[in-house]
Amino acid sequence: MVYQQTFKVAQKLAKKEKSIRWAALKLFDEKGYECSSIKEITRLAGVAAGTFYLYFRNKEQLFTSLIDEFYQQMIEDMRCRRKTMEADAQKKLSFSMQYFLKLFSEHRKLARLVLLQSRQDKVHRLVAAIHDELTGFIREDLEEAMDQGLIPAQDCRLTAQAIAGSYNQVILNWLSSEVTSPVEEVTGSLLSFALRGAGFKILEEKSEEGCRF
Amino acid sequence: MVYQQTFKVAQKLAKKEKSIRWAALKLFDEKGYECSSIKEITRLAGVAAGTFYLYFRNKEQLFTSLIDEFYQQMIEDMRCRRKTMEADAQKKLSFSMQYFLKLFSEHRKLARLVLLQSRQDKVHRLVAAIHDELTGFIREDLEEAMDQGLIPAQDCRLTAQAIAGSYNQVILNWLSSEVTSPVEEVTGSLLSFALRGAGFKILEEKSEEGCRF
Amino acid sequence: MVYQQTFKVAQKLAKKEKSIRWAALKLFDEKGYECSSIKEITRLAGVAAGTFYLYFRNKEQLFTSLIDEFYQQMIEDMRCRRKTMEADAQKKLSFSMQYFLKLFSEHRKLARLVLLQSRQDKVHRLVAAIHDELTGFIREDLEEAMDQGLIPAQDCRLTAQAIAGSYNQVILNWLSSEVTSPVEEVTGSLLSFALRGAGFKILEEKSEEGCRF
Amino acid sequence: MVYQQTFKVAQKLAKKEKSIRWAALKLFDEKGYECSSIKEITRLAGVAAGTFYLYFRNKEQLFTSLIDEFYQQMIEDMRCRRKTMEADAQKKLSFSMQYFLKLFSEHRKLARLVLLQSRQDKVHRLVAAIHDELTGFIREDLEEAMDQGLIPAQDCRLTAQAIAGSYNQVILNWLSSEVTSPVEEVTGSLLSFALRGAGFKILEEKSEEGCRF
DNA sequence: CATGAATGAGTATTCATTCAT
DNA sequence: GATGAATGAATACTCATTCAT
Repeated sequence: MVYQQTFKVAQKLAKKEKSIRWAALKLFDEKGYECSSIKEITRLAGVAAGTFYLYFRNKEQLFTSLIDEFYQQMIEDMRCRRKTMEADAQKKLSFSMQYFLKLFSEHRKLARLVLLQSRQDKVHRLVAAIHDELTGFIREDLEEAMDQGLIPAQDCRLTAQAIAGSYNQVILNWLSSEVTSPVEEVTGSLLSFALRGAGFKILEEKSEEGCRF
Repeated sequence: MVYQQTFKVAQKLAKKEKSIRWAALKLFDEKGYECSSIKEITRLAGVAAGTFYLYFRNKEQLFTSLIDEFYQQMIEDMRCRRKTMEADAQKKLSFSMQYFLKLFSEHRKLARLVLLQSRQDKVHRLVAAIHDELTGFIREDLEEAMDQGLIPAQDCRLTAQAIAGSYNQVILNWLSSEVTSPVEEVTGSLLSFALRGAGFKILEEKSEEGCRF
Repeated sequence: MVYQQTFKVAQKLAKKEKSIRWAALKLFDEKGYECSSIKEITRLAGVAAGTFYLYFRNKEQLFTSLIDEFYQQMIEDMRCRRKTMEADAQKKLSFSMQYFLKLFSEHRKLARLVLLQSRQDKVHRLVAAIHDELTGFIREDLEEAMDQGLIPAQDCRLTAQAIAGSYNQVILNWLSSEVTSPVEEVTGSLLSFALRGAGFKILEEKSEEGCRF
Repeated sequence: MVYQQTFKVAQKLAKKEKSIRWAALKLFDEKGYECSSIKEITRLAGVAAGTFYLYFRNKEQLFTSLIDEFYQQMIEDMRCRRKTMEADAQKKLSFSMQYFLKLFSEHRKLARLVLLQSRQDKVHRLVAAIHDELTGFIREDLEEAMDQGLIPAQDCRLTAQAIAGSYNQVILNWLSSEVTSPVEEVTGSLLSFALRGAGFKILEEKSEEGCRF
């Protein structure tokens, strides 16, 4: 009985925190970090203003927490998969990018949050770090490919940035457009663009394989 | 004696407005639009708070004015040059992108302002319009190239977004890095990436010609 | 434990709202609506500036609320009494005017507020509506009296305005004078003036009956 | 020549001051004293903001000056006429009231200004004094009439207030109504109301004579 | 745990007034 | 005299955060 009670309480707790996260995500996405107030978030979450501070230290930490929940584990997951992957650089790159696309399309609001959040808000550092991390993956693959002579000599850091930028831009537009065309339509073209841009020789642009999550 | 707005006076006024613009640009760049207050801007500019409203209707109009000063004329200039240009699509594309890079590198803060501005701030519409306009140029060139068989069949809107995205990202990183390496270093690689990505066959990556402003 | 709004808490809240109302009434009365600032009101009420907005939407709504509290219910009450009254026009008129006087003398500040409020302030519409309503009552009685041949043919709208004007003026002066002579002294004379002015034949000016509230 | 120049200058001066007075009167009438800004007044007057302070010490003095220009001389004029008048109390009262009506109808804006201006604005003292003065005239006549047995014993101060109040109210409504019916229509009824109210026995309500200004 | 009333520093903006030209 | 740019205190209102209940 004691156990049950504890469990119930824990559930209720989790529920309250979750509803705050949900409300915050919705508002951050709609109005941006700076323009969303705690009061509005808590009202939308159906809790009192004071309750917020039981779960989060302040607005900034809530944002951090939102991003972390999604990204940190994603990055971890990705790092893991990549490590255990036996594939050439091109395949790895393709995998990473398709993995992103998949995730983003499944977490539209969070994705938009990261992609859109101004690097000028008080909160920008975290977002910047994530962008760097992801760009880092791409860069690693590019360097490997370059070492193997698969792509011409180039500044891989720059190319990685270019690829990341093109991804962000296209995905953002896709996420923001009301008409939600299937991701797959986008995936192929974007991948081709990135690989060609990096200098890979693409014989057949079939990229169905390697896309299993 | 009737008040005669002498040259001297006019100059003083212009100087004052300029100092406000300068202060605003600096703060917007450092802290973002939403987080910069009129008081701080005017303090940095060395004028009283009320003085601000002699030169600008409100904060939003100041932002608009800052952007317009730079972008509107740039777009106009660009549209003009492109019209009078006798060149194939690839050359035109190269020209446009190099033109951007040049301009951006000469107006670092303004460039950062446009590239970084959150699409969630109250002010985002203007910035979005500019992005669209610029992406439009790229798309036109791509479509022309596609019609001429220079690049494979593709969704030019998407490719244009990808190119714009890669540009923004790279330039932003370059603008934000303390070590200001010469633009030229960046130009070549980035251009190659974009052209290759779009599917152009690049025989020799020399792009010195056509880069005269 | 869930926050239980106890009776004690509710009482405290009510007290706080009341102290704001009291302070506002005092200041509006002394300096007028436009010249009373929220800061001053809250300082006088002994609460923080922000607290004001927990109880009122803004300054205008506070004013409206102050007036409404008093007038709306008064007008309603009056309409009700008059409806259930079996009396000739003169009695009804007498009753209405004495009723006013009684109320005004019991709510000096509120009465002054309504009588003095500039018709040019942003807030004048409400006050104007009340004046119209009250004048309307008088007019109805006059028209009834005219139909019954109790008073000579005349423009009842104009006479009603004249009566209302004389009332407002006299009451205002009485309210504003430091020496608070008993209302009754005023009542009789004023009523006689109005009735005679309208053309009633007054045999005996006794008006004791019908003055029970 | 010197004289002429001085004259011209004086004229120009007068013109500038006059245009400020005109603009102020218009704005005070439309938006009230508190809500009219110096800037707006000067803009409407077609002069610079600083110019205002060459002619008036501040906003308050401008108001005072506007009122004075009209009222003080009016009161003086009236006092004069009444002194040299050989007539009974009723005639004098009739004369005074018709005189007012005439003046008011010829200076609608100024009249509205005095009648409407809140006694709560910073400027109320002056207006109050004027009201008192005018009420004083009525009171004098009433006391004379009472002494002569023309009207029953009564509190003449109170009756004077009532009469003044009825006048103000009716005139204000007349001034404010868009449809400007002739004053004469109002004059007769209002006068009858006042005289009857005071207790005069009116045999014939003809009041044409004695209305020469 | 949960509440929501209370706070007061902060925001953009206005305005009467001054003063160098 | 006349100008209008400059000022800075004042305004209504917002908001993250605290704390007694």
